[in-house]
Amino acid sequence: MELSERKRKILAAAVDLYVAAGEPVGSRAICETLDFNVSSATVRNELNDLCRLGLLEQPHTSAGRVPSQKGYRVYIDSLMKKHPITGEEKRYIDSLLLPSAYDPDKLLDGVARVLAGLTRYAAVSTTPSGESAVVRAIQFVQTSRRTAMVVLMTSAGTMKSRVFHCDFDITPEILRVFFRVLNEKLAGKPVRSITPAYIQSLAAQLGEMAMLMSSALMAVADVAQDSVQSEVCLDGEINLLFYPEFAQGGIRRVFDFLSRPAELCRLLLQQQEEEIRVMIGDETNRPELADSSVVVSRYSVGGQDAGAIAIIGPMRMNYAKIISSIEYLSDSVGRMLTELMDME
Amino acid sequence: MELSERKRKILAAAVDLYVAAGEPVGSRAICETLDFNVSSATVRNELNDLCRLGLLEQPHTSAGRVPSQKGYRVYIDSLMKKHPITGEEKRYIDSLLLPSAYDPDKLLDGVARVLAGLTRYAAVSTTPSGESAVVRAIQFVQTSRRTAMVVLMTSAGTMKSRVFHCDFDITPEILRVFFRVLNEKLAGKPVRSITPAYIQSLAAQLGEMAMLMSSALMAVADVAQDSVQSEVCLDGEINLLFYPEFAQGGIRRVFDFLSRPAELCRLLLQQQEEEIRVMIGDETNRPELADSSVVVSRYSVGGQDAGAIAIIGPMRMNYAKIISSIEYLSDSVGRMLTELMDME
DNA sequence: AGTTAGCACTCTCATAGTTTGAGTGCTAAC
DNA sequence: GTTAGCACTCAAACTATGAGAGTGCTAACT
Repeated sequence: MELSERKRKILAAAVDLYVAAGEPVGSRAICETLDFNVSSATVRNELNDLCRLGLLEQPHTSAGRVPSQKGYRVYIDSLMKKHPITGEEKRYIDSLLLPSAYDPDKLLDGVARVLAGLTRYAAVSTTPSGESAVVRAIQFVQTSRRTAMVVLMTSAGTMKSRVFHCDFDITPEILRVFFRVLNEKLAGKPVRSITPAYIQSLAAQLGEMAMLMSSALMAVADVAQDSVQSEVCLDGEINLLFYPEFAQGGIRRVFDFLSRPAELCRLLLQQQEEEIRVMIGDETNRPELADSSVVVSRYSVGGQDAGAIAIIGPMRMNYAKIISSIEYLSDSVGRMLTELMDME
Repeated sequence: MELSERKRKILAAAVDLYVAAGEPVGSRAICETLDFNVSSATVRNELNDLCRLGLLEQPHTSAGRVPSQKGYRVYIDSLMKKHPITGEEKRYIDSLLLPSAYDPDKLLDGVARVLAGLTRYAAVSTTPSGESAVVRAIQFVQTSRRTAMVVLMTSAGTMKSRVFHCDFDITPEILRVFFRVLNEKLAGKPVRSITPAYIQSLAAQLGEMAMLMSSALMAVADVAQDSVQSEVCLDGEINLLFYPEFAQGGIRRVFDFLSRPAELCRLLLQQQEEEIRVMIGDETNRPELADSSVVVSRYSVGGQDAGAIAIIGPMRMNYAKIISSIEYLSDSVGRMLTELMDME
């Protein structure tokens, strides 16, 4: 599909105008923004061709043109001008993120909030995955006479804790035993291998001691499960209300989708290759998002792919701006997490 | 304001019908639901009186009646029939809550989610307040070569942690010193008195050692601040979209209000006396909620008032059902937290 | 061959008039 | 005090009607 330079410019102008105003664009309006002089009739002829190519659509015979899904695709792949964010914006973003940079879960939650505020769309982020992480250490802390907290640290920098209850008084001595036994058995093991089933087999090995430790063991299994699973943070759903394309009807299906964390997670984690990916309408492969677009960016911690952040909005989005925002944010979060992990 | 028994029954029927259908109710419809026989004309006469008393309103001359704010007030205070929840519902609620009952923050988050799902309105909860709590213990856990985690436990059962970074290698020995010094200085102190200023003065006392501990001290100040402040959990805002009274216009103001956690917190915590409180329209004293109602219930931990959970929805709510749901949930959460605290 | 001016045509949106039906208030009879 | 009956009111649903934006097509022009 070879487009003449003129067609390319006209398509770009059509998309830009439509994204800015939200209304079908006519030949006159395009004429005025072009950097060469042709009459509206000429533009009309070109628009006609672009329609036949499936890059633009007409809501009805006598209306202006609207970019089709395919049109947006071409626009994003080869017509869009970059829209780099300024140093000031960068500093602003960092200042919002920094206060929660001490905890991966809180940070990613903050990222979703910042991204939503920045773009005025719905933002999603996943906490760093512990899929390929191994156990770095397991610590025990007494929290009251009969309760203690187990803290599991992983090589991916995640840190999860859980409180458990024993039906006997806990002593430092007992916690030392817990610490020794569990670190001996589990340190270096892939976190995802610490399943309830595995814990059960471990209990069998421990014989008599398993009785004493049963609640601690269960807490470890829980906390391991927490560490493996990426959590999904969502923010800014409300923003979607303000876009006319979602007004009233369509929004319900989108919210429906957003309320299912598992599917949301799948959407974000499905692609591992590229750093940034734009999925337009159908390309998301979710019927609920047929009228929406998703911009996903992966982030990595310590050089290793760890999670994703994304924007979900109407198909009519300012892609250029969003891409640069999300690009910077995923860089930032990766940087901060790598630092937090303190890898050496 | 003495209402005849008949007027009371008619008002109750009008509110019930309006809540159920959402449309102004006519004299005929009321006639059919009454448990005594009168003609619609008689009912019309009574409705006229109720209108003059300000308990009902007419959207326009030839329309049915709609309860006024005052009408709802009378209904809730003396006409409403209780709507107790079944044992099955109770079991269902508990089963949803139990998985997150190991952590106060997670539990209250779960409460908001469950309440929103149950009622189909927006639900808010605050985490247990640490306002009057004292420091029970401060623990340190090494998380990597140069990072450690501080865990602050309070008498209110809250437990907050934060990771901090040192620019020297951390040894068990050092952590033991941190533990000894800080517990000595802070154990039994009101958490709210551990301000950054206080930490500064503490550092002064510690002399040379303060250098070594500076990042640990800052982390303690942070974590104390976290422990004092109630967090606000919000869920189910989306539900509000489905009520015609909010469709399109009014919803923005409500969402606006909901997006300000500080004000939300104030709304929930302002009343300490009664266990359950219903605020209708203006009674909330927030212009954004002029068309909404709020049902708040306090919960207590270990016999002491600790926080609140609430429902926010349109004025036309099924108050009876909501009140019993929220009543049971605040009981449950109090019970679970008291158990979690392991007070003896 | 590509470009342009001109014009008839199409379709939406906004406005105003019309109809319908639910529901009232009033009156007169019971 | 209650009820049947009836005229009256008002919103919501429908139906013209016209204006305006924008197109497609044709014929003339470079």
